[in-house]
Amino acid sequence: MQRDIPEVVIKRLPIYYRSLQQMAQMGKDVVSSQELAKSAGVTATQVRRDLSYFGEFGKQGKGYSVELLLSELRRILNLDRDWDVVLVGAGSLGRAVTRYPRLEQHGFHIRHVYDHNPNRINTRLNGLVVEDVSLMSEQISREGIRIAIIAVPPSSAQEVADELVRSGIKAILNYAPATIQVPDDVRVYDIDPVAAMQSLTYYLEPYESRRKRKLSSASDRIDITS
Amino acid sequence: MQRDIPEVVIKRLPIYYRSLQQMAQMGKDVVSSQELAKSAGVTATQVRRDLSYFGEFGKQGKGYSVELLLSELRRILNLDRDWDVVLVGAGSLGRAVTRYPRLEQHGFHIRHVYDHNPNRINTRLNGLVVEDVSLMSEQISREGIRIAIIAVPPSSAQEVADELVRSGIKAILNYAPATIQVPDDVRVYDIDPVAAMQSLTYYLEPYESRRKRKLSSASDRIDITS
DNA sequence: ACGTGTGAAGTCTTTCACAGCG
DNA sequence: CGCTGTGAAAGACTTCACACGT
Repeated sequence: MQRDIPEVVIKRLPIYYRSLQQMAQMGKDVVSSQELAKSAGVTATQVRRDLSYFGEFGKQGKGYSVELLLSELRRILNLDRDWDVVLVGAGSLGRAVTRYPRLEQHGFHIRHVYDHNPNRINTRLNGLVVEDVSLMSEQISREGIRIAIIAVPPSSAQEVADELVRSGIKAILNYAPATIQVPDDVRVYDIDPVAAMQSLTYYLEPYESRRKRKLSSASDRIDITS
Repeated sequence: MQRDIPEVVIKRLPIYYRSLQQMAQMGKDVVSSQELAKSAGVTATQVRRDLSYFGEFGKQGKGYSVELLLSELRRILNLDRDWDVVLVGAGSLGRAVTRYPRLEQHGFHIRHVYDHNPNRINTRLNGLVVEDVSLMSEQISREGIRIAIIAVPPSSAQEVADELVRSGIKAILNYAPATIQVPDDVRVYDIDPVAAMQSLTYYLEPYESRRKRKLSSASDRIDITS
């Protein structure tokens, strides 16, 4: 199995997978790179190039079999199996994660929820019991869990990450608004809604003129004062 | 003001901003590109290059003033002002968004929450009343709101996006696990935790040998059965 | 004809390496 | 001296354009 596929490609594959699942559900058998591209918001060449890193899955003049491509993407992304996950942090963010059903639906099973706060420990949470974070390391090692979700305040994110890494975690979904440092063999995916918003506002004009949406020359003579 | 700064640079600026805020809170006055890079998880050259798109903010031999850089980033990212936001979808995801205090703390005010489901309309939600989505378009236009958060099922994401765009929305934070098509002058930032997880599993070995973490020669003779 | 797979070209982004300033 | 800002080089990624198979 080849290494050194661009990371940006790996991030697009789940998007293709998502589009294909939707197509399969609508009964579509075959899809062209053009159609898949439109559905995934990229170019057709990009779809073909991305897939070509892994093999030749299409039929010339025809397109790609939706079922075949789904199965290849499952294999490439290691989605043929389910995955155990631990969640660190049972605050409002962590609780929201336990209530997000799509993770379970896609084979990501939250096996433990840890917190540090005695008021939260032993409370029930969507079928799970919040456990003391002091149990975390031993349980992760024993159960061979390799994926963690961090949902703690930024001030404790690094120490949590350190302990996760020591316990054998190799992939982290980080909701803490902080950059965490990990060894090269551990992957981190950061999700920070505030940072996302702040990159969006860059593209907005700073001052809006309220109640005055487009000042086209046609409306020059119209007074639009509220 | 210049256009055509790489998008990847724009996505890093909020991360620098976040690091700098933390430094300011710890009383740090001056920071080198090296230190900021470490804190943000990038290289020092990258920090300097990114900032150089916007001006010369550093002092040679010294570094960057934390306060100055924060203020420049606020200006660049249009964070000098607060922003009004609408949230579409009052399901569990939408409710989690209203309970996430960091948006408000960073000046993003959710002014309306819309839903389509009569059972949710008029319920209270963290100080907001869920409104009928049929009111959405008129309110967004009237109030000149330009940022929306989509938290609806994927099947309705596109039609919601279309209506948001017609109403004047220019930036969308999309939590729906679906790609939405918008005109060029509208920005979309997608957040899909399942897609994030699926890109992480690519890097994990597909089969784990439970209860046997590293088979180093040193521990060959030790029985590690629980 | 149609649509894939891919060399080659083009563009974008990162990194090197160092001049220059405080 | 230390650290910024930046040309130039390198590297990564995307797009063009078309040969080829069906």
